[in-house]
Amino acid sequence: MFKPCDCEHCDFRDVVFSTLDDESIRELCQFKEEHSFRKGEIINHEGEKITDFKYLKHGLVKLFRRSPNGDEQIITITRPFEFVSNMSIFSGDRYQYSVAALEDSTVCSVKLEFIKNLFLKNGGFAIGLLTKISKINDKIINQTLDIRQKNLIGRVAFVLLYFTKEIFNSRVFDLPVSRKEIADYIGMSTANVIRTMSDFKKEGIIKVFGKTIEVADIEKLEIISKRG
Amino acid sequence: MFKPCDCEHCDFRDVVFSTLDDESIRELCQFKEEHSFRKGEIINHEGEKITDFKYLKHGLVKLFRRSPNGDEQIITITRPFEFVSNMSIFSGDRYQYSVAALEDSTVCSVKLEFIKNLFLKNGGFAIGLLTKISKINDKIINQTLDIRQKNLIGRVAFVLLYFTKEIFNSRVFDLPVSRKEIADYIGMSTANVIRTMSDFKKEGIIKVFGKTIEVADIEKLEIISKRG
DNA sequence: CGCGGCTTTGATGTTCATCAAGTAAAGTGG
DNA sequence: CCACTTTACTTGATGAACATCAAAGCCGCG
Repeated sequence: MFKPCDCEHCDFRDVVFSTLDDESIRELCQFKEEHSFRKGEIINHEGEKITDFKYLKHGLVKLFRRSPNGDEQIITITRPFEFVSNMSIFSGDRYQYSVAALEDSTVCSVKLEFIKNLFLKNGGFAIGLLTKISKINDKIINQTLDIRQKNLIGRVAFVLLYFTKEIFNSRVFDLPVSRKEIADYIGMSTANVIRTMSDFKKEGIIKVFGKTIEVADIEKLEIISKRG
Repeated sequence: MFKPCDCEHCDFRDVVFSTLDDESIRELCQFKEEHSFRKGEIINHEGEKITDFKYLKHGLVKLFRRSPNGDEQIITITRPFEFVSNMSIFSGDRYQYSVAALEDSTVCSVKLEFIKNLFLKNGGFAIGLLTKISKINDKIINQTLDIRQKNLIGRVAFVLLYFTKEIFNSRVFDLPVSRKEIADYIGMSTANVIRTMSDFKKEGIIKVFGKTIEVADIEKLEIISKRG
């Protein structure tokens, strides 16, 4: 699973490693591993011991946990650069949440110890990483609160807009999740998610071809999401 | 609003400043200010510019935001040492959330620049603070997900248990929030929060004397909260 | 080609918000 | 300190929103 050392030109360098000089980057490169995950595979498992600092280089993942009742709750769905490892890496020694690949993904991982040593040597790096993690957390909390305050159709509209604008940046896309996963994301029943999407389809707001979705009337979707 | 310099023996020192030597602590002490807030006063206001790193030394606060529709959403209610400033201080230059005192509270504040300089000088401090912030965020996210997955009576039971166990550590306490605030916290209507509490009262699970609550049957409350 | 999982739709009942109207409590100004 | 005003609390009745259940269609995969 190793790859030639190309960290110096990695896109991720600008995201959290911008304060590292070339020497540190080369050192990082020796310690890092790159792993590929197929769609559906688990990247981190809730409860497992944390040994590495991981970041998504390519792909799409969902962050989720199992609720006390055993059903899945999706915390967020995210692309590279928005997602730095699993937040819980600094709060305890075990993962609080699971991460799974929704599309084929590649993940870079570095021993957590190495990152902590960088902290000691390079305060600028520490500030950068703290900023990044804070932003991600704020985004998750805001998203959760936004969803909570909407009704069913508002929530479905929100998810469709999220895929359109944040994830795919396109009005046509292949849904990377099942209907049930959407339900787990927005805290609704699967049947009602499907029903609402059928309604949107009947009203001409979206077009559905199997897993492929086309957002036909994005303005109306925005209105529904806001008013929801 | 200044106080004599006693930072060396402050309880908070163990929480995030444990890695600072006495000299840094004395320096911190010169820069810090201590402010008192009466019950009901706003400590931080959503949207305001962030200049200070603040931590709650004494009291009880709520962290909240105004939803797009204008109604209040309470993110969490917390005591000192669990709450380090407002999380958003590192993610942007303006507060994402407001903080208000639920009881008379005292807050210490230090210029954010001073903290950032400490980061550069002291990596251990950086790790410590990052750990603390991560834990707080994880707690908030977990709490939010826990609440989401419960029904009305489960949520009310959860809040009562939260006050009993986490906030007051006592089965008898004065509710520091209005019924409406509980509703804003758990995402329910005020009328139904009141109704549910009346039901608990009728069933002998709690006793209510004005603002004072006594949890009479904590086991039953636990069961309701879990099953909810 | 048949089995199992995901999806769809309808029917039904529960849960919960909303509205309304009344009561208690807490400020407020004279 | 009392009358007045306002805000918080309470309860019931009603309807809307949503979950659940059930049955059937679809699709991929062995």
